[in-house]
Amino acid sequence: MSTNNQGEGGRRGRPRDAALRQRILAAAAELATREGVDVGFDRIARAAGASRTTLYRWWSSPHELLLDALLEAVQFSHETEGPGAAIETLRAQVAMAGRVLSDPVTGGALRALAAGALVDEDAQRRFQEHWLTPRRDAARLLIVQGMAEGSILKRDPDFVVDVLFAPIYHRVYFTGQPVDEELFDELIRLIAVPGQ
Amino acid sequence: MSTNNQGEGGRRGRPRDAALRQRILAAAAELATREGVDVGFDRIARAAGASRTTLYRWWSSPHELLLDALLEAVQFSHETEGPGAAIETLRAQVAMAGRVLSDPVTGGALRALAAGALVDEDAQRRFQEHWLTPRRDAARLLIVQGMAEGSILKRDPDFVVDVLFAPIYHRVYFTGQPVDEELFDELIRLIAVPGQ
Amino acid sequence: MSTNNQGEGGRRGRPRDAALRQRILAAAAELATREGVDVGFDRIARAAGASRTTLYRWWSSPHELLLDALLEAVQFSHETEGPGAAIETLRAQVAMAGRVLSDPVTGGALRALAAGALVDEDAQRRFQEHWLTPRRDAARLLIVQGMAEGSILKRDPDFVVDVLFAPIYHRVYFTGQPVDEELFDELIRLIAVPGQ
Amino acid sequence: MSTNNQGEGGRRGRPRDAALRQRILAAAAELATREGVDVGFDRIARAAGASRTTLYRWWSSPHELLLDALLEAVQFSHETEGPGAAIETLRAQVAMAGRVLSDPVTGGALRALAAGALVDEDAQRRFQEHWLTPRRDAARLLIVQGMAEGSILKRDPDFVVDVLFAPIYHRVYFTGQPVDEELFDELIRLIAVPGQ
DNA sequence: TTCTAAGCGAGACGGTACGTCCCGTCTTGAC
DNA sequence: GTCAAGACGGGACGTACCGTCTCGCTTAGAA
Repeated sequence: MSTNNQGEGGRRGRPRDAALRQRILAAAAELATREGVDVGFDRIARAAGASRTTLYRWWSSPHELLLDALLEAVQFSHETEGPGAAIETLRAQVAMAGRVLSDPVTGGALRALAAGALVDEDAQRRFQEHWLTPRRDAARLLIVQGMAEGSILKRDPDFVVDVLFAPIYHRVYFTGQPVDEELFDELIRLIAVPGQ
Repeated sequence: MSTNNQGEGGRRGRPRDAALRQRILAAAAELATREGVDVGFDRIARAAGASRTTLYRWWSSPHELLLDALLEAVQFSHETEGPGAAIETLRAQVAMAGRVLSDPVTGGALRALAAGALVDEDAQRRFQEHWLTPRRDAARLLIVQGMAEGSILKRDPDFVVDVLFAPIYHRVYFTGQPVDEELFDELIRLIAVPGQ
Repeated sequence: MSTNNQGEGGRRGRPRDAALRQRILAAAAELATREGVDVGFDRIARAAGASRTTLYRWWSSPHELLLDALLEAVQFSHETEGPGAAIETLRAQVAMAGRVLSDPVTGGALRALAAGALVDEDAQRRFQEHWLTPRRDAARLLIVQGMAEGSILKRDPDFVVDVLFAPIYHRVYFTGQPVDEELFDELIRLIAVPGQ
Repeated sequence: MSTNNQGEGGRRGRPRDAALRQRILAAAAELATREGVDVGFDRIARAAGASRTTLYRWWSSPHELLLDALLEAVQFSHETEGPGAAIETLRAQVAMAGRVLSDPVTGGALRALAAGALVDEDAQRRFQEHWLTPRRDAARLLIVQGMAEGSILKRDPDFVVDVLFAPIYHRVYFTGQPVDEELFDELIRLIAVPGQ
């Protein structure tokens, strides 16, 4: 991960080129979407007009780079307090997941990240830590809240998270079935307490 | 896919070496599990004591080879008639999926196949056609039957298939959570008509 | 060194491309002369229209390659019997050394080989073994013979070899002074028994 | 070459760090001897505890730096007047050359300088101008003097210089033969008028 | 038997990407 | 003005696979 140690005060050497960093992240996401999932430093560097050496200086693998790119692109809001009831905010999260996975820009990067996670153990750990876990945690909070409110079936919260999100990943990554509002509705309906 | 054109009768030249084919399939599955997902013809050939040329003659990519290896390893039974009710047979199918995904031998190959599907479009098509679709079809049949019997909630059958199987793939491929009998029970319970 | 194991009988795989080998050797010598001493596999491969991989298959360093190229270019004759007296044949050898060192084709390769020998210990050993020693041995033979005949001063033969050849290398490699017939005459005159 | 523009008086900015310069020169010579001939600014800087920028400020190549280092290390005495006859002083010069070339400290640097001269034209010019020519001039003076005295054979003085020094370089750089008092004696004996 | 088609191993070849190392230039802050 | 720190582009390195190709040997049914 690109450790951004420019924090406090006057660093000594030549300062890092921020614009270049942006160009690299953008090029990586763009390539993952357009050219396909198998992105290497070589092509990213060429596309960004940067030197391969520079990429190696800041990231130890294309997977790390793509993760950075994705995280900056989505600007995940950790707010879990929606205006309405817990189950409504939860539906919004589910829908957001579907949209990010389907989006031409973020979707390509995410698919590459998932493929990397399947291939490499470190990549899987990174993918979990920086992408999956934060989102699962946010969802779990709402689920527990919904259970307390009586609007969500009382099950293992982690299991409920799986039921809500796994089908979305599955459709986008493997079956190619539609990911639309109807799906989100059905998912929520499945874990909601009936007759509410 | 290994076009097995030995069908009818006396072909002219030297007959294909069946034992060799088995060694290759076994080596491929074994490598995918032990060495990791990124298997190439080179290493498979070396591990099987075969020549790279021979692999290229019969398969056009490691993905195809692995698919062959997997399909022969699992011997999928297309029987949908179980001894009991539809929902019981369905649970057996869900459990079987979980076991195949977790099994050290078949699990490795499957993970490699999934990774390939994420990377390459052709691979995704193959993976669907030969692995996912047959299993989804079998499950859908039982689901429709269960709905008619009144034991399964009336929803879009394809949606129910996703709910039952996607969490399993998700746990094995991404989150690493346990895939056990309890999970299978919860999955079935979620789509079963309550108070049955 | 390119081990040419095509000797006896029917080898199994695809046979080595002899023409390609020649193109590579020629390109290497040509580059060493024209572009300068610092030749790498990269540029040789490009110049020869070959793949870098192929060069690595046959030689483990540009130094080895250049040595091969040189040895095939000069076709050193190990004959020490000249038509005339020993000292005459010796003079011919001295002159030949001067010509090979000054020649635009062989000279470039030799300069590169010498530079390599100065930098790397293995290269120095190779350079001695395949270039210097054979030529020194041939000269020493004549020198001993000349001493017996009474035409050459009685000194340590190795010392005489140095005196005859070192000035030539020195002029070509370091001082840039002329290497001509006059020099050869003076060298021979210096080690000849006077009044002969 | 390190342009030493500290000559007269009050320069404006921070004065050059003389101790640092010494550390750099020492580190360069030491590295050339210990690590091998292929020395770059990078390693020299690290070894001297200096910044690469500083090296680039004062020298335009490692070759120049090494030349500086060598010239300061040997403190060549341009005195040609020895206590005895010309030929004795000449022998002392020959012996000195042998010692400098064999010395672990100066020898490494010299070998690197020679290698550089073989590779690069500018380096060769520098090597001649600052190393070879001054020494050759001093020797030539003595040789001419010796010829007038009748103690040295009447030949082209430059040729005699070659005969005296080239074998030494040749042995150290290429053949690895011993460079000892016996060799010096033989060299002098060869160009001396016999029966003196 | 001989002929001929196919299977198979061995290995050459061009090509692409990899991760590393060093180079030379540059931009900054501190002294 | 000197120096250290460090970013950056660039080039070559040696390695690992990839996909294609040209061979020779083997196996078997067909002529």
